[in-house]
Amino acid sequence: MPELPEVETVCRELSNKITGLYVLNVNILNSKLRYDIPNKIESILLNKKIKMVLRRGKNGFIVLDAGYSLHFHLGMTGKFILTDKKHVKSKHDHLKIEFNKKITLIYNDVRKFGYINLLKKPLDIINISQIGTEPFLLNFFKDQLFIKIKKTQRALKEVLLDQSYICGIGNIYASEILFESKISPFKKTKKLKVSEFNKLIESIVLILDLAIKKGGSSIKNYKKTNQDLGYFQTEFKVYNRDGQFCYDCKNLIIKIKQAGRSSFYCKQCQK
DNA sequence: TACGATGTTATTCT
DNA sequence: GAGAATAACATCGT
Repeated sequence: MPELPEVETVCRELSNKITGLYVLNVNILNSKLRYDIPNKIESILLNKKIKMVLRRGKNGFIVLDAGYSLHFHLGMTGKFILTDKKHVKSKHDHLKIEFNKKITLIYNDVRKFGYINLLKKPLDIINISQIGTEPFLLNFFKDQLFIKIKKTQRALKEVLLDQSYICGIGNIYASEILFESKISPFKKTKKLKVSEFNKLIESIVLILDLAIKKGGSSIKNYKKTNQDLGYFQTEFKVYNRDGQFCYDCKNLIIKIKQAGRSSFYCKQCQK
């Protein structure tokens, strides 16, 4: 479920509900994720206060006292569940943190591609793995990004998925953004005109912003009911719509493979 | 029943 | 070094 808008939604909700709380109990239920959950968090987090929750790209950070942060990535299927009732353990639970005010936080991850790690210094947040520009700061870093994408031979769709250029865009929103900007997923970034590049940046901000507004509700819903509703899917214009009519030109949406991943686009609208 | 596909990304290859 | 393929895992649809 998680691209930037979903991670943002999760972080906002966590921020609203656990900021200011104290950790009373930590239980690693299944440490096996992309990286093992470090055992020491069971003792280190005890009695620490949650100061804030931040997002960078698709990464989240639960910031605690004494410079510690829990860095999490949701992978493909990672979910947080917040409850004020007794939690009934379910199949793919990995971590349980109990706070004061009877609040319990569970991390659940079916495919185990996500991870939870402990950072010891605040600055570690900034230094995570050569991460690229935040989409909502693109207007400030446009010029350097333009120079950077001129240096690669790769197709735009692949570059959008590469977190070291721009962070936070995943496979669904990449297709949506390309449709919005009317650029073909095959277009080499090297050949992008300034006008196309500007339109692309505009579309990135527009789509992600809209998704945060729309996506939030479905995820909240999910958390309360604990049923997997997935994305707010009704808004997609091309993703998963192969064989259906383009909303703009009525031609058929096509599905193709790029770098092992599906791309959806309209051949007529996107050049 | 079996196989391919699924929102991600680190690692291994050419 | 760049770019492409692969692997990690569980579930669902064809």
